[in-house]
Amino acid sequence: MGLRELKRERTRRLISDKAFELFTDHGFGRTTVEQIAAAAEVGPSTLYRYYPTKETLVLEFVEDSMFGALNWFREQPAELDLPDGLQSVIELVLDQLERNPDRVRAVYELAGQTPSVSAHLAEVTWRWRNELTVELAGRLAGDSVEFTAALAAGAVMNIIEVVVQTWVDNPDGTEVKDLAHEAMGLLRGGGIPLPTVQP
Amino acid sequence: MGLRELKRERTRRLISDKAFELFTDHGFGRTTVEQIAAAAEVGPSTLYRYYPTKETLVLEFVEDSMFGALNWFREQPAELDLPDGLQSVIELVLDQLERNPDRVRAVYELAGQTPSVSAHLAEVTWRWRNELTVELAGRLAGDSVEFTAALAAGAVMNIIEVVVQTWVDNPDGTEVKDLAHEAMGLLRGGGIPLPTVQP
DNA sequence: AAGAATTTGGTAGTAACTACCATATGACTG
DNA sequence: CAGTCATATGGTAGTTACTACCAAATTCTT
Repeated sequence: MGLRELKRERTRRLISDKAFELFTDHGFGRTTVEQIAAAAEVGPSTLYRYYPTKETLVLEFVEDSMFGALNWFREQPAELDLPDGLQSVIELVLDQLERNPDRVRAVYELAGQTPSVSAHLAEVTWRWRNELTVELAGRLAGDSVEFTAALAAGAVMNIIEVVVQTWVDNPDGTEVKDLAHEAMGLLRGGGIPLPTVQP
Repeated sequence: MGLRELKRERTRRLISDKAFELFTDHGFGRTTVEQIAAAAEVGPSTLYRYYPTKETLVLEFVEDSMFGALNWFREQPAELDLPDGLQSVIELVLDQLERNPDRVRAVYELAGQTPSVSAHLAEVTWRWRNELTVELAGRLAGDSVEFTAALAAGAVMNIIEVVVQTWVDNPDGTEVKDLAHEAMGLLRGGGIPLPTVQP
């Protein structure tokens, strides 16, 4: 790897880290892009080359985790058993997110406080689900392939979101693995049941 | 109703209509707020009092449709059968959206072209699902109520999104009612099944 | 070491949005 | 009906995210 790529990765990381520092200290809205650039000792112009919007600064890690798993799925052979494959996708995303729990918590913290952040977070998951739908549809046969694929992709997305949300909301609660296992059991058992138990 | 409220509703509608006209004609990004204000013959300052962001101009109708159904659900008695209630919620949202098919199509058109619109659309559905989760959790008993409620709310949201998406994507395809019926059958039959049919 | 390719930082400009104030308009009271 | 109060409007000034563009600096190639 040349010096060029090395420096690129270094400044990219530097910008991202400084941004998170400022965001968590003073809030997303009260931090300007110029302040981030100054803290990372680069020009605002350079910052924008790495991160086209302020929100991408927050969401890079989550986006990478999710699309990394999606790309793995894309590379699997066509004969892959779909339930197995989708289960692996869920596990991959969660594993990836667990590599940096503080960052994930910080992202959800910021999303809870700032509408534009939660909007972009929602957009990332929305885009991810759409791309998973396309990939799934390509691996299916039969009638109304798009429809079925969209429902399944939505179910997968749903499980990931609920597990992450539960995990983030109570830090000392159940382990992610257990939550994922429970949700996955429901998924493989035929889907997500409607609740019938009422007080 | 006094003259004041009447005028308020009238200008609100005027602004919204002019905005949609400009958005569909020239695109979301190529329309400025000042142009919309000028077309509606109000000051930009007034426009911002009705619509805090440019995106709310696009999403008002969808948001109202969705949260209208949610509010109906909130007003139901505690003894309401949940599967029935959730099915009604889905039907209500779809009925409401079908009252203005052109607008719905336009919204999804704009969302497809403009990231910030799709982000805010995703945020609306995300917030809706969260609030449905809270309402559902309050009506459930047993263990891990939050978890179950979140999964169920996600499943409901998922069905709505897939039906609307399918409806928007192929204008001359199946009727919304039929799509909803099919999806609802899956939901009531135990959930959303993972696809197993492969080529 | 010279030249090519890429990265950087700065400048100028656009447009969304906020805070604030003076004016106008509909609503209520004697 | 006149006067007053509450609310809606429009304008001004300013902040900030983001874009387009160019000259200088840095890295890569030969």
